[in-house]
Amino acid sequence: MSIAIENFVKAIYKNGKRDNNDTKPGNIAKELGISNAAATDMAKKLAVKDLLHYKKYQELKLTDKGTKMALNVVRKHRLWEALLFKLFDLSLHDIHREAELLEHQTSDLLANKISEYLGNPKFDPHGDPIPNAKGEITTTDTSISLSNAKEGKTYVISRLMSDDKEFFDFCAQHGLKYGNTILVSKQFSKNKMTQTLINNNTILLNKDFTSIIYVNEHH
Amino acid sequence: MSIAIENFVKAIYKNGKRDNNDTKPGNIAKELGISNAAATDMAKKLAVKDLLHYKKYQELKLTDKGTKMALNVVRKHRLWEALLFKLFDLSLHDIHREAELLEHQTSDLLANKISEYLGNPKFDPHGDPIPNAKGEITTTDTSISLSNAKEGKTYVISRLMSDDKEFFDFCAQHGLKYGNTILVSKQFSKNKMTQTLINNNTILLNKDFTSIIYVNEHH
DNA sequence: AATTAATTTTAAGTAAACTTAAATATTTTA
DNA sequence: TAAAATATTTAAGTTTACTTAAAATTAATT
Repeated sequence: MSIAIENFVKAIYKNGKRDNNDTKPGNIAKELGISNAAATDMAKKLAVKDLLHYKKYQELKLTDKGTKMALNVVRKHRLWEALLFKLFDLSLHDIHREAELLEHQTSDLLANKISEYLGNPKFDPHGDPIPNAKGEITTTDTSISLSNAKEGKTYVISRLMSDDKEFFDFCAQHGLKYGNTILVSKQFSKNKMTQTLINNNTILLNKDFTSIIYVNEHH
Repeated sequence: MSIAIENFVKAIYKNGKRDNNDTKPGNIAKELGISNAAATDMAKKLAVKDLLHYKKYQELKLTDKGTKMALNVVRKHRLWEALLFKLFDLSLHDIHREAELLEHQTSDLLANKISEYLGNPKFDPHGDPIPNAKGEITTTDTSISLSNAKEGKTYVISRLMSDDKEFFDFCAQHGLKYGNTILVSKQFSKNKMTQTLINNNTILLNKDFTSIIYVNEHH
């Protein structure tokens, strides 16, 4: 299967996992940087290949086969991130960018070798779970999105769920790093803004960011 | 530049380095598993991009720009081979196959990180030189092709210059491994057959094989 | 609920990287 | 060196993964 197909299936999988859960062609198109028309075209094509269910104007839903493919790509992506993170001094953003390419050129054999070398890790440096060779995911992730965090509570950042350079630059700048502790000082439920305290600095995060930053309660 | 272009330029580079030195479209096409027509097409296209010189019915000659690109791809290929060889328990053939894909999805930054991690090696597990970031190659390779070896002399295998699975399987089976010692017991100059002694086993190699097995004199 | 706005789909078209078949040129060899 | 064999080129066509523009449908808003 082609890189375009792998990326398409992966985008649906990831979008389906998010808050909004919008897997209509337009959303996938935006994610992949292609036109809506191209996304519709591809959706029809993949329906024929039994990778997804397609009904006009409806959400795209992966079949079992499509989900399996998405999980396989995600597995390779996260294994590469874990390996590159371990071996080289590169930023999480750089590592993500490399993994984004390598994931499509990696045999199952090599993926297994990488996993074995790393001691079969269950989470990548972003805190995201790494599916195993069968596509199974460890779901003991108790984290919640920062947009659902409670005022006055302290949390530990467990995932920075994004591929966007700007986002990672922003994170690096403000101490929003995997494992760091933050205090949610104020939560504006209406427009989903969140005011947090990190290293004694108060920062305001809008919904775009709070919905992709995941945290665990700090005990 | 696309994968197809990178592979095309690499094939010319490699063919130009070999005995025959035949870089006409047909030969490149054979190497890449595409039709002659496709190779001619591509050659014309790359001439426009100033990657090679094209004249009808003549050999294809890389420009400086083309050579640079080829060396960059070769560098990435060999760095991947060296890294995978070091980290994982995989056959040279498997490693070659993975590197063949990864080489096109590797940023210069990552290539440099791999090189640094490995201690900036000058040769890969095949014994082939690894160009540095500037495209310079260490040419202190004193090895000769087995077809030019002398009767009665002992040699150390320094390169197995191939991408072919069958060849590597044959090598593995007969102890033709990087670093192993062999005795050339008889050399048939006419048809270029070579009779060698490896681990007390006599084997006969034809020209196809002796021209791609490189050796250094054993002292 | 009706109109406007936004999205999705259809239709038509493009570029890259191929293919096969036929025409043309070059090599080989008898 | 002329004929036969081989290789290269041209021409026409295919597939994949897009594009833009217009038509159809759904969603939002007042």
